Amino acid sequence: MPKVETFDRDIILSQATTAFHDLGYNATSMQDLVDATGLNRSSIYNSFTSKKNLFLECLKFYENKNNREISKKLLKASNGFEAIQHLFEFYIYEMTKASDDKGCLIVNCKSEMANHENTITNFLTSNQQRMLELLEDLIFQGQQDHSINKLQSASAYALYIYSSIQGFRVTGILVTEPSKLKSISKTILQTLI
Amino acid sequence: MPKVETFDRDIILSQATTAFHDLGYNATSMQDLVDATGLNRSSIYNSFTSKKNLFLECLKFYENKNNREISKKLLKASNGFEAIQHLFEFYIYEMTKASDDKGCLIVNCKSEMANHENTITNFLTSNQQRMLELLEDLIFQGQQDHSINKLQSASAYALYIYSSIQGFRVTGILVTEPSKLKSISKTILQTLI
DNA sequence: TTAATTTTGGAACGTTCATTTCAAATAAAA
DNA sequence: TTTTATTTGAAATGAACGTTCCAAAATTAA
Repeated sequence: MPKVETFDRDIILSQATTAFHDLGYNATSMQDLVDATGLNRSSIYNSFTSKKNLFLECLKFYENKNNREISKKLLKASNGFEAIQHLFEFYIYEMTKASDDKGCLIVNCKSEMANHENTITNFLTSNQQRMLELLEDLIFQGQQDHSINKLQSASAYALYIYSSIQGFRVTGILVTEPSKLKSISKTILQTLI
Repeated sequence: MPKVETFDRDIILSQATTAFHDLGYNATSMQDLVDATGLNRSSIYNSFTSKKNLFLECLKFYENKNNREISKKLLKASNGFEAIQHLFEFYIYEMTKASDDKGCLIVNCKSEMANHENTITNFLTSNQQRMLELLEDLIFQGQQDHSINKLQSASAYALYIYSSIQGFRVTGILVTEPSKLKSISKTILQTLI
């Protein structure tokens, strides 16, 4: 019977994700990924088919990891507005924990290669869809519990928050002072109350 | 005496900028730039030193072109708030004039290569500085003429609008419906009145 | 222990990369 | 027309790219 895969797939994905996150897709070479994972070239190709496919799996890995952490944060919210607030606190935490922020892997990927590769564009589109649905749910909930105003529809606010988050993550690449990040977050959220 | 440069530098820069804008820095090859400009390889190196330096000149070219068009738009504003509003109208026009938006060259560049190359990071930092100063001026003016509220300082609002614009440009890569873009813009601006 | 199946290591694949080289063509001032 | 400086064309540079190949090592069920 077969020799079984010896490495921990999640650890490898985590290491590859770090490499892609540091340099972006195009600037990350296969040699960088070999170095980052400690795996042999052929093992990478055996297990992940190609650089492009490995990147796609890293995107999914990154999304899942973020989703899990966000879910934990959201449990602490006592109303819709607080949920959105916790979301921004999560991003601020992510952005300030390293001295030089690399931005969001998914936002960076959209900037670098949306509409170039179909598989990547498909991922980005469905990621956007999932994000918008989550936000709309939270905002709708907030409008029900009166923590968020009803000046605009939940879907309109969801799109606004989604766009704001992307800008927030890009801004954080060169603006690192926590006070400034908190100020931006506060202003974004002001609209909802 | 010397043979003089025969090509129009601005046309060449415009063509190279389009190439870089379409594919991003790393995915654009020197061959792509030769094809886009119609110039010979050695002429490009003679006149622009290196791919990196050509890209830097393209960034400046792109910034200047945008600044000129924005200035024209701003002249039509009768108060501070309208100026910011015209700014967003300019971006919506930019985003919807092509069927598939490539985003903002400068925002994309920040995502792809901030904190990788010093010369690029320096450009991005001073571009951010210039943008923030412009926005702060417009908002301060709006607060003087009572078209913008004083709930927060002009510099805090400038940072918020700056971050919002970046998000707006990233969002426009996959969200193309003008109605949605107008809705986002409207919500962003709502904060100021 | 043997047989079956997979992962490994490391070299090699052909391509493409940014950049350089240099002789030939060019054009304006002398 | 000659001189001088520059651009141009086309080929060549060596390094790096993503990917493939295959024999050797590894592992587990039989």
